[in-house]
Amino acid sequence: MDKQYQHQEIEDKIYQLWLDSGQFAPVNKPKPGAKSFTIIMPPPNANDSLHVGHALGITIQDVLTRYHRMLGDDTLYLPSTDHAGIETQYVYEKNLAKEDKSRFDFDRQTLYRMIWDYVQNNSQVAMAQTKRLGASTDWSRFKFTLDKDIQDFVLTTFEKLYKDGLIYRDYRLVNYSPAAGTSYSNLEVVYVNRTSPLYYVRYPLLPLGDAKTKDDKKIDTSSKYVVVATTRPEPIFVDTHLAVNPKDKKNRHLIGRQVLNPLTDQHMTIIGDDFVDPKFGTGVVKLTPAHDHDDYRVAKKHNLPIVAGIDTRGKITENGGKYAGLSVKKARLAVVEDLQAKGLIEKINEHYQNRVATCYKTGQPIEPLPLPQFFIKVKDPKHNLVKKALASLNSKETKIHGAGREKILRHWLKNLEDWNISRQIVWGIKMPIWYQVDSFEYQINLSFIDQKKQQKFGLLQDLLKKTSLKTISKGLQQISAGPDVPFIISRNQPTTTKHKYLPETDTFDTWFSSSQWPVATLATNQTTDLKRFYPTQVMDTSYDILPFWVMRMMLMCTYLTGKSPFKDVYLHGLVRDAKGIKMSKSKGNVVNPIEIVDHYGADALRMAIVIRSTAGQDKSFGEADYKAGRNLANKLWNASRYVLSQDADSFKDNKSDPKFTLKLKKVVDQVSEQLDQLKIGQAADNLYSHFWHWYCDQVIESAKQNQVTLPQLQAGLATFAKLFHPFMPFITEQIWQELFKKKLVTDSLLMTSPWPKNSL
RNA sequence: GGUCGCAUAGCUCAGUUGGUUAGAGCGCACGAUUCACAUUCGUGAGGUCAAAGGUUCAAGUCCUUUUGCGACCACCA
Repeated sequence: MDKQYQHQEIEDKIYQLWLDSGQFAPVNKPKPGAKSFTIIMPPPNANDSLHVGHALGITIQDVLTRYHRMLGDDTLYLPSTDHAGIETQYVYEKNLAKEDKSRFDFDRQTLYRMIWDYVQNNSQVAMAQTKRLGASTDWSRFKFTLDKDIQDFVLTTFEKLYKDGLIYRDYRLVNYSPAAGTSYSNLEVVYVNRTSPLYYVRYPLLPLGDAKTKDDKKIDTSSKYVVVATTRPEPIFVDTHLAVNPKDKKNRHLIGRQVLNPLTDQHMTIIGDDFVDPKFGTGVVKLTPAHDHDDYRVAKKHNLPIVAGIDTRGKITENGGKYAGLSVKKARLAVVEDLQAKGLIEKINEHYQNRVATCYKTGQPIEPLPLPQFFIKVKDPKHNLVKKALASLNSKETKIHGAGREKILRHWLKNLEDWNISRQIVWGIKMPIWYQVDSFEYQINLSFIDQKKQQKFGLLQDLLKKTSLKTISKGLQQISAGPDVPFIISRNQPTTTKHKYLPETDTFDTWFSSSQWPVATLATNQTTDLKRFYPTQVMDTSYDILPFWVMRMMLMCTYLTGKSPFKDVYLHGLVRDAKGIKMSKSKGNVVNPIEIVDHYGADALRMAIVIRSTAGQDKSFGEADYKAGRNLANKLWNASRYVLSQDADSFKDNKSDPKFTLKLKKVVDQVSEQLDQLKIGQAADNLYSHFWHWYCDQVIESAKQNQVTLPQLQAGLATFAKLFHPFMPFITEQIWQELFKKKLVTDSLLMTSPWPKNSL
């Protein structure tokens, strides 16, 4: 054995030894009565290589997996990668932009194929990195979120939801870019500070009818106008209501009164809602439900009409009367001019600073538009998904570990709204929806790539005048069918000749497929896996995706199986650098875990990452911590080197230490208990101190003073090798192989040797 | 504005249902070492556990208030 531990020469060899043993996979015939222990790896995004955050998760998961494998549980650690819909497409489009191309240059199939190839490469990299970290994952059960069988599983779930009446189609305001001809997710919207004119518009106030309350009599009725400050006067013609805050002393008397629409002279009622900020502008707002997210919510709450004034091309709709067909920009000028002519503009603040939503790509304004989207009912009376998730928290069927996060989860669940699962991107699982085209050509907007590779878009009935449905279908990019267009659910093109169909181009929200992950990965593996490994034991993930992922897994998996998908949710913290600053590419403080592995060894990294870590709490570490990990590895190495070099002769005068066995057992009990309770950081810390400051500093030293026997020393080493193995698998396995060679232990592989709890 | 956290040694952080003298790593000071390991060993300095009040035989730990920091959600017409 070398004087210093050389991880470079050992890690790959040891990983291969484990792979060759085939023991990462759960044993074919588990012992009767063996409990199952399952961890499904949260799939890392397959659009980039792993960062230290992944290393933290993988270490925690692998520590628990290795511990339970040694306990003799029927253990499965299932690896995977995620297509990460919007994020991946975003990353990929950035790369396209470098070549002066965009997604609009390609039809769906071509674009999908290109992203697929890109992701496959990254997925391979992520898997190789996972191996370098020592993850004892069963590679034969690996799953990618866009594998054919996973896609089929997700579609089956959608069909089941539809049959159970939990799927519906409804309008939702989406971020639509008329310039690009598509809608965007919130991630793709860039808010830009701009100076735009703030118009103070006068709404003629109708005289009071008969005063009904005492208060009404006191009100000064001499004011002729209600003034509203707005940056967006152009859709005023579709406005039907104004709003004030009922707590606003200055304006609350206006609630229930009527004004004239300054453009159409229609009567508008003033309503009360506390979303209005009395201190802003005049304290009175106009409601444009079809084109503003707040107004939309308020309109829904008060059952107000939602009238579209702007269409997907960014033009004023027919509802706009004389303004119909004008672009938003031109309409604004025209509207302001008309209002000024009527004397209904009190003043204009030309220097108003506001935040404008723009398209990240074109820089053009985003228009919130109501478009039909698919939703999952989360509080259906018959299948109340939220209620079941809350029930499993109440009954402790699922426990949340991590600094008060259970309260946050409950808060999210209670306030959860129906889940919009439509995404207007290519990179994902395509929704199995087909729209009936015939008789509804006038309600279908779409864009496609024609035979000359040119992008065309517009209303289907217009497009059909020049292009065949077949050509449109072939080059289809994005479709938007009106709410009345009939649709059928089918995985393939409908074969019926009765109607003609075009497919929905939306894909499922990434989280819709990942919400089924624990069930989907097991159900699409070996036939008995779901029964054998579900519910899983531990779900480890970082706390920032608690609502997006963990909560939705609880909703969907419970819906699919009747059982909550995991017993314990371990929420690890975010990884920060040595100065406590959050890692990000822009700050340049991102650490590539593989560089640490190269330099200090995987064991050193794993130890540095988990020691003294706590669920739900962020952790920062740097060079000093890696060094400490490496030093520990070296300490283990040299203690082993010493013990292995001793022979019975030199120990023939040694007396047995009567307290040794008891103390060792105490360490085993403590570490076991801490691991059982998922106190991984404490277990590591505990192990570190006892090994270094008790076994090395005291036991080995007193052995030199003839106070400890050689068998005691050897038993201590073998036991610590076992205890350290979940944390530092490579070096401990290597030490074990030396012990095995000297016939000091009987198991040929430390990884599958029994945990010392029962063997002392 | 709403919700949830955090505050312990110079730095980064542990501290189990409240229970001896509050711990670790790094850093610091002094010393040692051909005998497993200088990626080592020994000795030591360093803490009114954010502040105030309360419960208790006993509080870093439980309760209340205050201060500072952070995260998430909502909002910016």
